[in-house]
Amino acid sequence: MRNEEYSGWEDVRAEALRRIQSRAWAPGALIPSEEEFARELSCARTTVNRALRSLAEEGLLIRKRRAGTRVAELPQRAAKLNISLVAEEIRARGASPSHLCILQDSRPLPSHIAAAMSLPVAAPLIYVETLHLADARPFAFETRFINPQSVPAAREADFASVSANEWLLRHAPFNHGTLDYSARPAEAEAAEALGCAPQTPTLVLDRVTHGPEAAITWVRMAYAPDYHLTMKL
Amino acid sequence: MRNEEYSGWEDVRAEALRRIQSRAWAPGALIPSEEEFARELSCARTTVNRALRSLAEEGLLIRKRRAGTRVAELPQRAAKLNISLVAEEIRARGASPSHLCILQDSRPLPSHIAAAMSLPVAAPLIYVETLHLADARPFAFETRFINPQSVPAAREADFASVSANEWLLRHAPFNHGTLDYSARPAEAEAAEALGCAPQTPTLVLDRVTHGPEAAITWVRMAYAPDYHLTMKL
DNA sequence: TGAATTGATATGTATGCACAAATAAGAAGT
DNA sequence: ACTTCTTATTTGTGCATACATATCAATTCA
Repeated sequence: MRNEEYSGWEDVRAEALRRIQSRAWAPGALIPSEEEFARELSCARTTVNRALRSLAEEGLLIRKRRAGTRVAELPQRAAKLNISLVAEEIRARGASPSHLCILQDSRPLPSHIAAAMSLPVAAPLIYVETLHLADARPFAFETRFINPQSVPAAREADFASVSANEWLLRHAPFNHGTLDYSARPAEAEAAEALGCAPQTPTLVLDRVTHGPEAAITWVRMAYAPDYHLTMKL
Repeated sequence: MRNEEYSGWEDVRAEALRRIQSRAWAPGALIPSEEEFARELSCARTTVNRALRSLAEEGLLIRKRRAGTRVAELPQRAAKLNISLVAEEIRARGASPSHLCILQDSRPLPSHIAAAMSLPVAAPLIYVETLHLADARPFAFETRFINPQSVPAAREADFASVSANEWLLRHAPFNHGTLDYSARPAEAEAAEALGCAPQTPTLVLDRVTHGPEAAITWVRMAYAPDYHLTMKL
């Protein structure tokens, strides 16, 4: 360990970050090559590589073979959104989660949802309505279609004890999916469940998740009017 | 290269992912140690480490020293949200971005915003109202406070040509910040700018960004009623 | 019995080396 | 001028090795 200060890749990363934020390395400018920087900090090139790769993954650096590494002109940092489980989200807010399975049956798919799921309208899907509560206060009203072709076991599932949300994550983890947030006036059913006036603006999340072959589920979460979706940047 | 199939860490990663998704490695179960797995695939432990680390970063694996690596019980994948620049967002939707700087002055900070920015109410901040357009149609109405303490150059800036959004990203990149989405009835001014009826539900984003010392800016974006925030999962 | 120590084990990381891959820039040929 | 080929440079990755670090588990000691 020749240099006490830059022994690990996280130290190298921190030093590079310092130079970026202090503008010692200007936006758009070429920074020293891995080899040079390694020599300067008396560490191995591998270590520098690890550090710079980490910064590149966060969008602060742009790296190209032969062309070198540049500081991103418009450092855009991505916010991470992790809301796969409503119950977790409620717990994270310091409240105690619970849910009521209001209704569970089987019905044909409305055409606009069929399109979102890339499924034919023909076969009926499992339909579930759930009210999520935080400390016994309405938190979100969930309407969901489940494709039994993708998850046969869902026919026999009982979503009163375990929410459909969690049940599906455990039994049919998805490969990919899409999220869609919008602001919409509360529909009659949702308004009643959430205890607010109809037409009250609510934040609505539509989520479709897909398994290896076909869509697993479509879900719409209508959040209570005071809901805020917050993220760190 | 003894084994054609598992030469690189991405191949190792793919194989591990296959075993997770096929449930050959059950949720919650311990998977082989790096050494074992490396032996099985005839590659170096470093390579396996790289692959498994990548899966762990995505939340599919839980790794602990001495305790080994387990498949996450509830594989939760995070959606990435990248909306630092309105203009980019509009372009990504296939439209042509433009903006109108409606008003630019200096005024005292409302107390609830002061709280969000962790600033005293006393000193007046720069205030800017902007309408963002996509193909000449209203896209979002922006109200913004800028802290001249953090960005002195903002006093002389002209936000008619370059939007405050982009100007700030170029001149005062932030260290961290918070995002807050909610659904709110359109306020009179926003409704007029967006060309919709007052009280129409709109998706509203409140964003605070901080520099190394103090807050840089607070901005509220009220999106047009047909706006959808979409992400991949 | 219970707390502290010790050892074993899996992951985390640093290093030197080699080679692969991408590509910018220059050289050569038309 | 224009295309094609070559070369050099930079990042990307693999491997063997060594040691660091966290932590589970057994053992020792009070």
